[in-house]
Amino acid sequence: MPDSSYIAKLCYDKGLRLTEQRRVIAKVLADANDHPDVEELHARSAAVDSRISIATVYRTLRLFEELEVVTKHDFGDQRARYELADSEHHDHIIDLKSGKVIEFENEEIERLQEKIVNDLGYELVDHKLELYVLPRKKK
Amino acid sequence: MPDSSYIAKLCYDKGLRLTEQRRVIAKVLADANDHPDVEELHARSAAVDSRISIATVYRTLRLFEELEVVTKHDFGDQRARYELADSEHHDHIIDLKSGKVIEFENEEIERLQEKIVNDLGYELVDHKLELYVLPRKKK
DNA sequence: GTAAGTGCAAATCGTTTGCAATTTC
DNA sequence: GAAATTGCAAACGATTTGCACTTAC
Repeated sequence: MPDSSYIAKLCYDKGLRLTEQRRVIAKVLADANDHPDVEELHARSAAVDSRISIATVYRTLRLFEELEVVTKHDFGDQRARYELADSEHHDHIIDLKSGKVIEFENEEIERLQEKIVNDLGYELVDHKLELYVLPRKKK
Repeated sequence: MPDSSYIAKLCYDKGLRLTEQRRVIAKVLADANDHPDVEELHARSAAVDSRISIATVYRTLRLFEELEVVTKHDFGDQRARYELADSEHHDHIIDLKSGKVIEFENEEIERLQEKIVNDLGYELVDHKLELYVLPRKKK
Protein backbone atom coordinates (compact mmCIF):
# COMPACT_ATOMS: atom_id res chain seq x y z
CA MET A 1 0.00 0.00 0.00
CA PRO A 2 1.61 3.30 -1.06
CA ASP A 3 2.24 5.92 1.62
CA SER A 4 3.05 9.63 1.39
CA SER A 5 6.77 9.14 0.94
CA TYR A 6 6.19 6.57 -1.79
CA ILE A 7 4.07 9.15 -3.58
CA ALA A 8 6.84 11.72 -3.16
CA LYS A 9 9.29 9.34 -4.78
CA LEU A 10 6.87 8.63 -7.62
CA CYS A 11 6.47 12.33 -8.32
CA TYR A 12 10.21 12.70 -8.41
CA ASP A 13 10.70 9.72 -10.70
CA LYS A 14 8.08 10.99 -13.16
CA GLY A 15 9.51 14.51 -13.19
CA LEU A 16 6.41 15.81 -11.44
CA ARG A 17 6.64 18.61 -8.95
CA LEU A 18 5.99 17.81 -5.37
CA THR A 19 3.76 20.69 -4.41
CA GLU A 20 2.35 21.44 -0.99
CA GLN A 21 -1.08 20.50 -2.34
CA ARG A 22 -0.01 17.09 -3.57
CA ARG A 23 1.82 16.43 -0.34
CA VAL A 24 -1.28 17.26 1.72
CA ILE A 25 -3.69 15.31 -0.47
CA ALA A 26 -1.36 12.30 -0.41
CA LYS A 27 -1.24 12.42 3.38
CA VAL A 28 -5.01 12.78 3.65
CA LEU A 29 -5.41 9.71 1.45
CA ALA A 30 -2.81 7.77 3.40
CA ASP A 31 -4.53 8.64 6.69
CA ALA A 32 -8.03 7.73 5.48
CA ASN A 33 -9.28 4.27 6.20
CA ASP A 34 -12.67 4.85 4.64
CA HIS A 35 -13.70 5.59 1.04
CA PRO A 36 -14.14 9.37 0.95
CA ASP A 37 -15.64 11.27 -1.97
CA VAL A 38 -13.99 14.31 -3.53
CA GLU A 39 -15.82 16.83 -1.41
CA GLU A 40 -14.75 15.04 1.73
CA LEU A 41 -11.15 14.80 0.56
CA HIS A 42 -11.22 18.48 -0.22
CA ALA A 43 -12.60 19.25 3.23
CA ARG A 44 -9.90 17.17 4.93
CA SER A 45 -7.18 18.71 2.78
CA ALA A 46 -8.43 22.25 3.23
CA ALA A 47 -8.44 21.68 6.99
CA VAL A 48 -4.67 21.19 6.71
CA ASP A 49 -4.12 23.97 4.20
CA SER A 50 -7.03 26.18 3.25
CA ARG A 51 -5.38 27.25 0.00
CA ILE A 52 -6.19 23.91 -1.62
CA SER A 53 -8.99 24.24 -4.15
CA ILE A 54 -11.38 21.51 -5.16
CA ALA A 55 -10.15 21.74 -8.75
CA THR A 56 -6.71 20.74 -7.54
CA VAL A 57 -8.17 17.86 -5.60
CA TYR A 58 -9.85 16.61 -8.78
CA ARG A 59 -6.67 17.08 -10.79
CA THR A 60 -4.51 15.41 -8.18
CA LEU A 61 -6.85 12.45 -7.87
CA ARG A 62 -6.82 11.95 -11.60
CA LEU A 63 -3.02 12.12 -11.54
CA PHE A 64 -2.78 9.65 -8.66
CA GLU A 65 -5.17 7.36 -10.44
CA GLU A 66 -2.97 7.39 -13.54
CA LEU A 67 0.03 6.68 -11.35
CA GLU A 68 -2.02 3.85 -9.88
CA VAL A 69 -1.62 5.06 -6.34
CA VAL A 70 -5.35 5.51 -5.79
CA THR A 71 -8.37 3.53 -6.87
CA LYS A 72 -11.62 5.17 -7.87
CA HIS A 73 -14.92 3.58 -6.92
CA ASP A 74 -18.53 4.15 -7.73
CA PHE A 75 -20.83 2.66 -5.14
CA GLY A 76 -24.13 3.56 -6.72
CA ASP A 77 -24.55 7.04 -5.35
CA GLN A 78 -23.43 9.58 -7.90
CA ARG A 79 -20.01 10.80 -6.84
CA ALA A 80 -16.76 8.92 -7.08
CA ARG A 81 -15.05 7.59 -3.98
CA TYR A 82 -11.34 7.03 -3.54
CA GLU A 83 -8.93 4.91 -1.58
CA LEU A 84 -5.22 4.23 -1.74
CA ALA A 85 -4.50 1.46 -4.21
CA ASP A 86 -3.89 -1.86 -2.58
CA SER A 87 -1.43 -4.32 -4.07
CA GLU A 88 -4.06 -7.03 -3.61
CA HIS A 89 -7.35 -6.36 -5.33
CA HIS A 90 -10.21 -6.41 -2.89
CA ASP A 91 -13.95 -6.17 -3.24
CA HIS A 92 -16.63 -4.36 -1.28
CA ILE A 93 -19.70 -5.07 0.77
CA ILE A 94 -21.96 -2.04 1.00
CA ASP A 95 -24.35 -1.92 3.96
CA LEU A 96 -27.32 -0.08 2.50
CA LYS A 97 -28.68 0.76 5.93
CA SER A 98 -25.62 2.43 7.44
CA GLY A 99 -23.72 3.21 4.26
CA LYS A 100 -20.71 1.44 5.75
CA VAL A 101 -18.31 -0.19 3.28
CA ILE A 102 -16.52 -3.40 4.22
CA GLU A 103 -13.60 -4.73 2.22
CA PHE A 104 -13.10 -8.39 1.52
CA GLU A 105 -11.18 -10.81 -0.65
CA ASN A 106 -12.19 -14.23 -1.83
CA GLU A 107 -9.71 -16.29 -3.75
CA GLU A 108 -12.20 -18.83 -4.89
CA ILE A 109 -14.40 -16.21 -6.53
CA GLU A 110 -11.33 -14.73 -8.21
CA ARG A 111 -10.41 -18.14 -9.56
CA LEU A 112 -13.91 -18.67 -10.94
CA GLN A 113 -13.83 -15.28 -12.62
CA GLU A 114 -10.57 -16.11 -14.36
CA LYS A 115 -11.99 -19.39 -15.55
CA ILE A 116 -15.17 -17.81 -16.92
CA VAL A 117 -13.37 -15.27 -19.07
CA ASN A 118 -10.58 -17.63 -20.11
CA ASP A 119 -13.14 -20.09 -21.41
CA LEU A 120 -14.51 -17.29 -23.59
CA GLY A 121 -11.07 -16.46 -24.97
CA TYR A 122 -10.52 -13.36 -22.90
CA GLU A 123 -7.98 -12.11 -20.44
CA LEU A 124 -9.27 -10.60 -17.20
CA VAL A 125 -7.80 -7.13 -16.77
CA ASP A 126 -10.00 -5.82 -13.96
CA HIS A 127 -13.13 -6.66 -12.09
CA LYS A 128 -15.65 -5.14 -9.78
CA LEU A 129 -17.65 -7.08 -7.24
CA GLU A 130 -20.00 -5.30 -4.92
CA LEU A 131 -22.37 -6.94 -2.50
CA TYR A 132 -25.24 -4.76 -1.36
CA VAL A 133 -26.52 -5.97 1.97
CA LEU A 134 -28.81 -5.31 4.91
CA PRO A 135 -28.39 -6.47 8.51
CA ARG A 136 -29.97 -9.92 8.82
CA LYS A 137 -33.08 -10.01 10.92
CA LYS A 138 -33.10 -12.78 13.47
CA LYS A 139 -36.19 -14.91 13.66
CA MET B 1 -38.74 -11.07 -18.68
CA PRO B 2 -41.41 -8.34 -18.93
CA ASP B 3 -42.71 -7.45 -22.39
CA SER B 4 -44.72 -4.47 -23.62
CA SER B 5 -48.10 -5.90 -22.70
CA TYR B 6 -46.86 -6.76 -19.22
CA ILE B 7 -45.85 -3.14 -18.84
CA ALA B 8 -49.28 -2.04 -20.04
CA LYS B 9 -50.88 -4.20 -17.37
CA LEU B 10 -48.55 -2.86 -14.71
CA CYS B 11 -49.44 0.72 -15.59
CA TYR B 12 -53.10 -0.17 -15.35
CA ASP B 13 -52.70 -1.91 -12.01
CA LYS B 14 -50.82 1.03 -10.53
CA GLY B 15 -53.35 3.56 -11.81
CA LEU B 16 -50.75 4.98 -14.17
CA ARG B 17 -51.77 6.25 -17.56
CA LEU B 18 -50.65 4.32 -20.56
CA THR B 19 -49.46 7.10 -22.78
CA GLU B 20 -48.19 6.80 -26.31
CA GLN B 21 -44.72 7.71 -25.02
CA ARG B 22 -44.67 4.96 -22.40
CA ARG B 23 -45.96 2.45 -24.92
CA VAL B 24 -43.21 3.34 -27.40
CA ILE B 25 -40.43 3.38 -24.82
CA ALA B 26 -41.61 0.03 -23.45
CA LYS B 27 -41.52 -1.47 -26.92
CA VAL B 28 -38.08 -0.04 -27.65
CA LEU B 29 -36.82 -1.60 -24.42
CA ALA B 30 -38.49 -4.92 -25.19
CA ASP B 31 -36.97 -4.97 -28.68
CA ALA B 32 -33.45 -4.08 -27.53
CA ASN B 33 -31.07 -6.90 -26.88
CA ASP B 34 -28.18 -4.66 -25.99
CA HIS B 35 -27.67 -2.20 -23.12
CA PRO B 36 -28.53 1.19 -24.61
CA ASP B 37 -27.95 4.50 -22.88
CA VAL B 38 -30.60 7.19 -22.53
CA GLU B 39 -29.61 9.06 -25.64
CA GLU B 40 -29.81 5.88 -27.69
CA LEU B 41 -33.18 4.97 -26.20
CA HIS B 42 -34.41 8.44 -27.00
CA ALA B 43 -33.16 8.14 -30.58
CA ARG B 44 -34.91 4.78 -31.04
CA SER B 45 -38.11 6.08 -29.48
CA ALA B 46 -38.09 9.32 -31.44
CA ALA B 47 -37.68 7.28 -34.62
CA VAL B 48 -41.08 5.74 -33.85
CA ASP B 49 -42.69 8.96 -32.64
CA SER B 50 -40.74 12.17 -32.94
CA ARG B 51 -42.83 13.90 -30.29
CA ILE B 52 -41.03 12.00 -27.52
CA SER B 53 -38.66 14.25 -25.59
CA ILE B 54 -35.56 13.15 -23.77
CA ALA B 55 -37.01 14.42 -20.48
CA THR B 56 -39.84 11.92 -20.88
CA VAL B 57 -37.37 9.14 -21.58
CA TYR B 58 -35.59 9.97 -18.34
CA ARG B 59 -38.86 10.14 -16.42
CA THR B 60 -40.15 6.92 -17.92
CA LEU B 61 -36.94 5.05 -17.19
CA ARG B 62 -37.04 6.15 -13.58
CA LEU B 63 -40.65 5.01 -13.40
CA PHE B 64 -39.88 1.65 -14.98
CA GLU B 65 -36.94 1.23 -12.65
CA GLU B 66 -39.22 1.80 -9.65
CA LEU B 67 -41.67 -0.71 -11.08
CA GLU B 68 -38.69 -3.04 -11.45
CA VAL B 69 -39.25 -3.60 -15.13
CA VAL B 70 -35.88 -2.20 -16.14
CA THR B 71 -32.43 -2.46 -14.60
CA LYS B 72 -29.99 0.41 -14.66
CA HIS B 73 -26.30 -0.24 -15.16
CA ASP B 74 -23.14 1.76 -14.99
CA PHE B 75 -20.32 0.16 -16.94
CA GLY B 76 -17.63 2.68 -16.17
CA ASP B 77 -18.30 5.19 -18.88
CA GLN B 78 -20.35 8.04 -17.51
CA ARG B 79 -23.92 7.54 -18.65
CA ALA B 80 -26.38 4.98 -17.36
CA ARG B 81 -27.35 2.00 -19.49
CA TYR B 82 -30.62 0.13 -19.34
CA GLU B 83 -32.06 -3.29 -20.03
CA LEU B 84 -35.34 -5.02 -19.28
CA ALA B 85 -35.23 -6.60 -15.85
CA ASP B 86 -34.57 -10.28 -15.96
CA SER B 87 -36.13 -12.62 -13.41
CA GLU B 88 -32.71 -14.23 -13.02
CA HIS B 89 -29.97 -11.90 -11.97
CA HIS B 90 -27.10 -11.98 -14.40
CA ASP B 91 -23.68 -10.38 -14.47
CA HIS B 92 -21.65 -8.74 -17.18
CA ILE B 93 -18.38 -9.14 -18.99
CA ILE B 94 -17.25 -5.90 -20.61
CA ASP B 95 -14.84 -6.19 -23.52
CA LEU B 96 -12.78 -3.04 -23.16
CA LYS B 97 -11.53 -3.26 -26.73
CA SER B 98 -14.83 -3.50 -28.57
CA GLY B 99 -17.15 -2.18 -25.85
CA LYS B 100 -19.24 -5.31 -26.26
CA VAL B 101 -21.14 -6.48 -23.18
CA ILE B 102 -21.67 -10.21 -22.58
CA GLU B 103 -24.11 -11.51 -19.99
CA PHE B 104 -23.39 -14.51 -17.83
CA GLU B 105 -24.54 -16.32 -14.74
CA ASN B 106 -22.51 -18.42 -12.35
CA GLU B 107 -24.29 -20.22 -9.57
CA GLU B 108 -21.16 -21.08 -7.70
CA ILE B 109 -20.11 -17.45 -7.43
CA GLU B 110 -23.62 -16.55 -6.27
CA ARG B 111 -23.41 -19.20 -3.59
CA LEU B 112 -20.05 -17.93 -2.38
CA GLN B 113 -21.41 -14.39 -2.21
CA GLU B 114 -24.32 -15.50 -0.03
CA LYS B 115 -21.95 -17.31 2.26
CA ILE B 116 -19.61 -14.35 2.64
CA VAL B 117 -22.32 -11.93 3.71
CA ASN B 118 -24.20 -14.48 5.83
CA ASP B 119 -21.05 -15.16 7.80
CA LEU B 120 -20.88 -11.43 8.55
CA GLY B 121 -24.51 -11.33 9.74
CA TYR B 122 -25.90 -9.71 6.62
CA GLU B 123 -28.54 -10.50 4.08
CA LEU B 124 -27.60 -10.10 0.40
CA VAL B 125 -30.12 -7.82 -1.28
CA ASP B 126 -28.30 -7.12 -4.52
CA HIS B 127 -24.95 -7.51 -6.14
CA LYS B 128 -22.92 -6.32 -9.04
CA LEU B 129 -20.21 -8.31 -10.72
CA GLU B 130 -18.44 -6.94 -13.74
CA LEU B 131 -15.47 -8.51 -15.46
CA TYR B 132 -13.43 -6.15 -17.60
CA VAL B 133 -11.57 -8.09 -20.23
CA LEU B 134 -9.43 -7.95 -23.34
CA PRO B 135 -9.14 -10.54 -26.12
CA ARG B 136 -6.47 -13.05 -25.10
CA LYS B 137 -3.31 -12.96 -27.15
CA LYS B 138 -2.11 -16.32 -28.31
CA LYS B 139 1.49 -17.16 -27.76
C1' DG C 1 -63.39 17.92 -16.75
C1' DT C 2 -59.53 16.83 -14.07
C1' DA C 3 -55.49 14.88 -12.63
C1' DA C 4 -51.59 12.76 -14.65
C1' DG C 5 -48.21 13.24 -18.05
C1' DT C 6 -45.58 15.95 -21.36
C1' DG C 7 -42.27 19.35 -23.75
C1' DC C 8 -39.42 22.93 -23.17
C1' DA C 9 -35.90 25.42 -21.27
C1' DA C 10 -33.73 26.53 -17.15
C1' DA C 11 -31.56 24.51 -13.08
C1' DT C 12 -28.65 21.14 -10.75
C1' DC C 13 -24.77 18.18 -9.61
C1' DG C 14 -20.40 16.26 -10.14
C1' DT C 15 -16.53 17.08 -12.81
C1' DT C 16 -13.37 19.42 -16.23
C1' DT C 17 -10.98 23.23 -18.32
C1' DG C 18 -8.98 27.98 -20.11
C1' DC C 19 -6.32 31.32 -18.44
C1' DA C 20 -3.71 34.42 -15.77
C1' DA C 21 -1.15 34.23 -11.47
C1' DT C 22 1.87 31.41 -8.62
C1' DT C 23 5.15 28.03 -7.47
C1' DT C 24 8.79 24.44 -7.88
C1' DC C 25 12.81 23.17 -9.74
C1' DG D 1 13.58 32.07 -15.27
C1' DA D 2 10.98 28.49 -17.47
C1' DA D 3 7.83 25.06 -17.20
C1' DA D 4 4.64 22.88 -14.25
C1' DT D 5 0.91 23.69 -11.18
C1' DT D 6 -2.63 26.28 -9.14
C1' DG D 7 -7.13 29.00 -8.19
C1' DC D 8 -10.89 30.91 -10.05
C1' DA D 9 -14.83 30.99 -12.54
C1' DA D 10 -16.86 29.59 -16.57
C1' DA D 11 -18.00 25.39 -19.29
C1' DC D 12 -19.34 20.76 -19.37
C1' DG D 13 -22.35 16.44 -19.82
C1' DA D 14 -25.71 13.75 -17.71
C1' DT D 15 -29.84 14.20 -15.34
C1' DT D 16 -33.77 16.65 -12.98
C1' DT D 17 -37.32 19.98 -12.50
C1' DG D 18 -40.89 24.14 -12.70
C1' DC D 19 -44.40 25.38 -15.29
C1' DA D 20 -47.79 26.01 -18.79
C1' DC D 21 -49.88 22.98 -22.13
C1' DT D 22 -51.80 18.49 -23.50
C1' DT D 23 -53.88 14.10 -23.03
C1' DA D 24 -55.82 9.73 -21.00
C1' DC D 25 -59.24 8.48 -18.35
